Amino acid sequence: MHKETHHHGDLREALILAGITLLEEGGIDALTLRKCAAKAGVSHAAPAHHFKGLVSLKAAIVARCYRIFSSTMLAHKDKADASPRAQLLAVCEGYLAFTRSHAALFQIMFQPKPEGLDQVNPSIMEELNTEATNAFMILRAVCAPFAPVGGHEQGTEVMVWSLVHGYATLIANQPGEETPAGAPPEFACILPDLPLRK
Amino acid sequence: MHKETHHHGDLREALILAGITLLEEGGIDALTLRKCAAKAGVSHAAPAHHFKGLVSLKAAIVARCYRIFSSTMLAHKDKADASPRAQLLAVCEGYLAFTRSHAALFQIMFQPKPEGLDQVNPSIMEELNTEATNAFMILRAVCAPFAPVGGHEQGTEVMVWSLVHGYATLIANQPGEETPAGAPPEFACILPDLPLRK
DNA sequence: TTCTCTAACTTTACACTGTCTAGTTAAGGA
DNA sequence: TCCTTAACTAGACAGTGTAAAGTTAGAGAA
Repeated sequence: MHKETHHHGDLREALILAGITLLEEGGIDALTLRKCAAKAGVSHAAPAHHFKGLVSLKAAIVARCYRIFSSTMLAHKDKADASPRAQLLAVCEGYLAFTRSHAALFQIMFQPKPEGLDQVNPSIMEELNTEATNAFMILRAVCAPFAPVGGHEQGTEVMVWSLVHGYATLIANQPGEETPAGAPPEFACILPDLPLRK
Repeated sequence: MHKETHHHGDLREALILAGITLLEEGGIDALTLRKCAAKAGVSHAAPAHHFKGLVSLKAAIVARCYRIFSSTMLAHKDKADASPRAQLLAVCEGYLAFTRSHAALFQIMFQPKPEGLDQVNPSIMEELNTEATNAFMILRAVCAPFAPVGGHEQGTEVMVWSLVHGYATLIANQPGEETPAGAPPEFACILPDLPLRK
C-alpha cells in the first residue's frame, strides 16, 4: 500500500535493503549506487528517480540503520533489571552489541557527514533526523534518573554518549591496536558511578 | 640529506604535505592520489614509486597527522599546572583543540581502516604504529597518577580515551545535531573525579 | 669518454565510480 | 483513442585508482 507503482514494485525499498545487504556483506566500501541498482535488478540510473544522488540514498540507508540500532538498544533494555543503573548499562550494552554485529552499519552511521548532505530530499532528511533523535531519546531516558553530571542539565547524556561511543569506536575501528597491551576492560568497568537525582 | 634523489628532490615528502594541504583546504573528500601528484607537480602515476597505493599514501599522511596531534597535546600539557587533574585535563583539551582546528585530519586519522591496509609498505606501517603509540602514551602518562578505574589496570586510560574521543566525535562529525537542545557542556564538566593512587 | 644499468618518472590504457541527458515504456485520465 | 507523465533504460562524460610499457636522468665501470 506504499507505492506499488508500475514497473518494479517498490524500488525505493529494494534499494535501501540492497544497500544494507551490501554493507553487511562487503563492508563500507562495497556500498555503491550501481551495485545497489544491480542488486535490485534495475539499471544504474534508475535510483535517480527515488534519490537525488548517492548521498540521498546513503541518508535513507542510515535512517534505516538507526531503526535497527534503536531496536537493539530497546531489546537489551527490556531484558534488564528495572534499577536505573541496570537499565543504563543495558542500553549501553545494546549500543555495543549493535556495533559488534553490524560494524559496517555503525561506520556509515557515524561517518563524517559527506559533502552534498544539504541537497538531500527533505523528506529523507526529516526521516533521518527523526530516527536519530529517536535513538538518542532511548539513551536520554535511561540517563534521566541520574543527577546531572557537572551540574549541566545534559551532562549525564553527553557524558554517557561520549563514553559509550568512544568505547564503541575503540572496538570497531581500531581492533585492539590503540591500546598496545591486551584487551580493554569491560564497559561496565569504566562507566562511573552516577548518583541518583535527589 | 634524506633522499635528494634526482628528478624531483623529495617527492615522498612533497606528496605527504600536498595531501595534508588538500585535507585542510577541501575536507576529507578532497584527498586524491591524482590531486596530490598534481600539487607536487608530477604525473599521476609517479606516487606509485614511493607508496604502494592510495592507502599507503594515506597511512603515511595519517602518521604525519599523529605528529601534529601529539605536539598539540604536549603544548597544552606544558602550559598547565602540575597537578595531576590539571595535566590530564590539559591533554584532553589539546585533544579537542586538535579536533576543532584540524577536523579533516581528525577524520582521516580515526576513520575505519580501509580495505588494503595489510599491503601497505611495512616501513610506513611501522612509522604509523610508532606515532600512534606515541600519541597514546601522552594520554597514558597523565592517566598514570590516578587509581585504575574499575580495578582494571588500563581502566583509566580506556575510560578517558573513550570519553574524550566520543566527545570529540560529537563536536566534529555531528555539529550540534545529536543533542537536540542547545550546546553540549564543557568537557571539564563531564570528566569524572578520579581518585589518585594511594 | 662511452656503455650500461637502474631508479624516477611519463604516457597510455582500463575498469570502475557518480551523474547528466536523451530516449523508451507503461499506466492512468480526458 | 490520445495525451501526459512517472519510471525506467541506454549512452556518454569526467573523475577515480591502478597496472603496464616506454622514457629519461644519474651513477658506476670500462
